[in-house]
Amino acid sequence: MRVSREKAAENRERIVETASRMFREAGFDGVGLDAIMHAAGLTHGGFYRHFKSKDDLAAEAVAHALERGAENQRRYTTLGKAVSGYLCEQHSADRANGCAMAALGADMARQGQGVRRGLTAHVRGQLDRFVRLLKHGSAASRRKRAIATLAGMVGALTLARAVDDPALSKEILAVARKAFGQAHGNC
Amino acid sequence: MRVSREKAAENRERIVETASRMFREAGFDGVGLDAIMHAAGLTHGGFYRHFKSKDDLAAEAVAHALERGAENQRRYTTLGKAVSGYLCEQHSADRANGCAMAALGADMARQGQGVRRGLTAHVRGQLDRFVRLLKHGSAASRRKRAIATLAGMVGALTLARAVDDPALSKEILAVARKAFGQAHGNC
DNA sequence: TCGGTTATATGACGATCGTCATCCTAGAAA
DNA sequence: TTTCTAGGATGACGATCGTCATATAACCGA
Repeated sequence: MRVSREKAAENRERIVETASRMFREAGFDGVGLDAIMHAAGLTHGGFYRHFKSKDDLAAEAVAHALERGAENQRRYTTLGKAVSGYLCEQHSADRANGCAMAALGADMARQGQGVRRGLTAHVRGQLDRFVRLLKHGSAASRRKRAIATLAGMVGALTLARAVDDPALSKEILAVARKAFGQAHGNC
Repeated sequence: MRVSREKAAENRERIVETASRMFREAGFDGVGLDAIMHAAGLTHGGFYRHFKSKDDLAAEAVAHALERGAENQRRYTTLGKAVSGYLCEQHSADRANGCAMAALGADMARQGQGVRRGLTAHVRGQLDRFVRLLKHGSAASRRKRAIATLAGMVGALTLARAVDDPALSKEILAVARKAFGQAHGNC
């Protein structure tokens, strides 16, 4: 049955948002289109009226997740707060609503052009933002520290989530919070 | 047709090694058992004489890959060399034969107990090794730097692989090489 | 109001997935 | 040598995958 134009746009948006969460939770290959559509309150049939393919949806879902992550980051006024907010245990526990780089990291490199382009733009944006938040040093020095900080954040969150022992996971988060939020922010 | 006991053990080992490469290349869900068995020169039927399930093979394959990575790391006599060897472009380009943490990072957190236990033990071993390679500072300080270094390495390699632009990828590797191989090693 | 358009539902397709039953065969044990 | 056993090949199972054809129904423009 057909729905109104705005309802259709709303449905499409809900599909993207649902897919964005489910991809982060289960990986690109870990969830099927019917599960996504069903979770969005629809059946699988109407999918191809909205998207060209699963890859197409993946690209939109990743872009959506990354944009949400960027919005979240913009709330922080210092690099230290940004790092602390990123490397908290709540973020580590909630993979589905957190950073897509940490949730899908290695999977991204295997995805199509659409997904990877979106990620690349987001990385550039995050680096630029970190450079702006850094106070001291030359532009080149600040960019280097921005790259090291971003790499440390993604790596620490990935390791903290992958590790089986909660104590080690917490230790990684706490140490990285200090190392990348303070040391790099000041020196 | 049946084969000798040693031939069977050799076949089993080849399955693990092949799976270890293919999992790193395509992800746990990106490759099927028949493709693995075929790549190992066998048919898919004999699989369950060797392994209880795909998860079981995944745990062995990850353990094998991590052990290979640890062997590789042991060749380096300083932390700086270890970091440089890890964050080189050759390693970044050869996902199938490289570090399993960077190749399967986010996927690990979604896997069963067998996979995650092996990873946790490997992380512990790598941290201990880094602590040993660090010369200055207290034991607590060295452990903190070891954690930050490992996180930076994994994050940088993950980002360098995921990013679509070769120039940005190279920049991430080069900057992280210096940041985590020199600054942390000395201060 | 009426006809064209379009979002969704239903259902099916070929392919592939993990798993298993069965048979064959040859090594290992007697 | 004979018997037992186990590794591998063959083939099939139910489920699920991405994709698409078709039908339905209601919004939208005329």
